[in-house]
Amino acid sequence: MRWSQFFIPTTKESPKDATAASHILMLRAGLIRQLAAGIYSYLPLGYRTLRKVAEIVRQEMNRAGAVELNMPVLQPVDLWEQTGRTAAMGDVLLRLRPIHSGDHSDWRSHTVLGPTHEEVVTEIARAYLNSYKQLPITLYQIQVKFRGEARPKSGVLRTREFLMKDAYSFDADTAGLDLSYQKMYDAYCRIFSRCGLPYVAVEADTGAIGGDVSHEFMVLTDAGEDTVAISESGDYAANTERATAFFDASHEATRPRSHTEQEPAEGEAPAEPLREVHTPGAGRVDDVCKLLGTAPAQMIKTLIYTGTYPTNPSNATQPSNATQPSNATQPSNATRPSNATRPSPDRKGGVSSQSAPATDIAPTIRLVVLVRGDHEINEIKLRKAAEAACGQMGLTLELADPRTIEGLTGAAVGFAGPQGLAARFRQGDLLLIDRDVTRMRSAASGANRTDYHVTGVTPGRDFPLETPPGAAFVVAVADIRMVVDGDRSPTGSGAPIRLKTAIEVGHVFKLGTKYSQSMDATFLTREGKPHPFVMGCYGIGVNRIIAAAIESNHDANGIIWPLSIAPFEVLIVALDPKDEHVMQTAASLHDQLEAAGAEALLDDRDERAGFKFKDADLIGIPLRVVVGKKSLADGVVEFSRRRDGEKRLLAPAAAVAEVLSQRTP
RNA sequence: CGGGGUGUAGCUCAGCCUGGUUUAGAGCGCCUGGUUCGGGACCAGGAGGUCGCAGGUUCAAAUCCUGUCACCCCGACCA
Repeated sequence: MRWSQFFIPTTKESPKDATAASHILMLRAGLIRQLAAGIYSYLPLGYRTLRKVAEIVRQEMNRAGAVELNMPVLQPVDLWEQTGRTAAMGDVLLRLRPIHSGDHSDWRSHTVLGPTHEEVVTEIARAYLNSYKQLPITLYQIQVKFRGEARPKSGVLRTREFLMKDAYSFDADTAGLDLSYQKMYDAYCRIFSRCGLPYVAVEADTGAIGGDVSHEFMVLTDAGEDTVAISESGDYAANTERATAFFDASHEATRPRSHTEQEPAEGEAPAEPLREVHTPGAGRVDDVCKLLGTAPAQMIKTLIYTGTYPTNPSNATQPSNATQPSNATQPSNATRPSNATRPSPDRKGGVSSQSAPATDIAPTIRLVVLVRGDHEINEIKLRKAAEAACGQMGLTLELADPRTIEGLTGAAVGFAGPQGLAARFRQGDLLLIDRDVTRMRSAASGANRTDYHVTGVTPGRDFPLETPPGAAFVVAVADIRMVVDGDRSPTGSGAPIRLKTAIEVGHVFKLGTKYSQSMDATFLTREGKPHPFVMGCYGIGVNRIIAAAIESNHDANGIIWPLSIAPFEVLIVALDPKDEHVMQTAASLHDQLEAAGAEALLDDRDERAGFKFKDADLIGIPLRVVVGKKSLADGVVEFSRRRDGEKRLLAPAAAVAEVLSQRTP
């Protein structure tokens, strides 16, 4: 390919608000062009790389035995109702608008742009996979996806339209799923290695997609939006959404000595007595520490949440300002009784009204949450712990408003403490205690009196660690905090955990029967009994691979493509294109390399040398041959690699041989 | 969704606060001619803008006001 006949709109400048290296370089190198927020065109150079990445993915998926198909972008919303994910996806699900608003007879009213394809693929499985003999099978596609991202950012890292490889495995049982999962996991490792990505696989939360086991494939770079916890010895790696720190459960030093929060076991406690201290205006941990002369690790942070159960999972009655479109109103198939397999045709939430018996009693509860002053609450863990504690799924948590807090604690926001609070609990309220808090003695906390704190707070004595017999509220101890840098690996190795930001390029899930059950997708077992498919799903963000590859392969001058995904493998720069000898030699090199199967780009533009070198560095083609008048007079050309820039003078024929040997190591 | 910011030439931006000497500017890029020619050259000339859109105030609006749309940033949210 000749540069002069191709289309590579490079620029010297980039928008000020592009901060991620990959974003800046993709714009400057002419790989992409933004059309709207989170919507990009792939220009010829960028598209070549996109196709190369997709091809690597395809090869490895095929190698792993997966079978490619293509599913529609346009999907009937009815399918999403069957799995309850219209509500779960919320605004992320893009819907078509009817021509006349409110016209339900218009097909557009019932059609969405697919953000993922679990429902569609399960529908296919339901139709055609009837027997255990057809299992296992993994289907995949490489296809555009649409999501109503509230805030696209960082160029191609977070967009409303993107290319994704999504695969779905169908097995007869969980043992089969384990195998299918492992195959995909291994394929992912090969894919990311081949793409030149320094990746790490971490344990992950399953989020709205559901399922139990999940791993994310992460590329460590500051441009990422995720934070992962990785132990220094490498024996533990997890997304901080899920990461947990070492906790020595054998320590029984501070088990509760009293079940009744009102009566501390006197005489038995060597801990200091409670003492109130005037701390005017100090509502934040740091301020209080200064006043009390203590450290955040010696404080108990008391946060009040309100929890709401799903009263109606259809979108009809959602409060307009209910900021949680996520899993809030997802009907929990797990807890639904025997009608689970019946698809719900109704759009008014009739099914779900049967699923939450406690709903009528307490649609809203209050949660008092305790963590150490130097720890932060992990709301994902918190929600799971809360759901476990009250036996209700689909809980929505929000930090309580000041009125609720004052009503519960009798003090202004910032002065809440656990001691004595239990007496103020209502039916259904929760006291959730981070397990690290149970190890504290004589801690400081709010006094439940404005402008006062207390010292000497001791778990078990001053507040209960278990639900007192006959109490209307529930007390639970759990791991509900974010890990912090320096925590120890939960494996017990003692290795310190470090937190790093990362780009998620792939995600694998064990779904189990979540979708097959709710969609009634079954096969017949050897015994002739219907059984729901045991499913897994596996995603790769193709565009993100490109961004991640650039993040981890660039320098001050531009991109340094890994050979495997470079838009071209070799760039021949004709320095004096008007010089016939130079141009002939360069063209001949280019033709020979192409004939040998190499992807060659010939810079035949009539530009100054410096200009062309800058462009060459910017677009980052890994191999380079420079043909110039001077060196050609000596019968040589210059071979170099973008990565190290080391020049070697070679005869043209030798340069061809060198390039060809470099591309097949 | 909450908070903040920005819309002026293909790109990056100045001008706006304090309305009128601004015929709306600069740099980059583009076109023409010339000089250059191994790390984003120089000189001369030139093309290119409904100042996001719609109202309003005013003798007069890129500039002030209102509305609206778009984009960006922080947060919330997020397979």
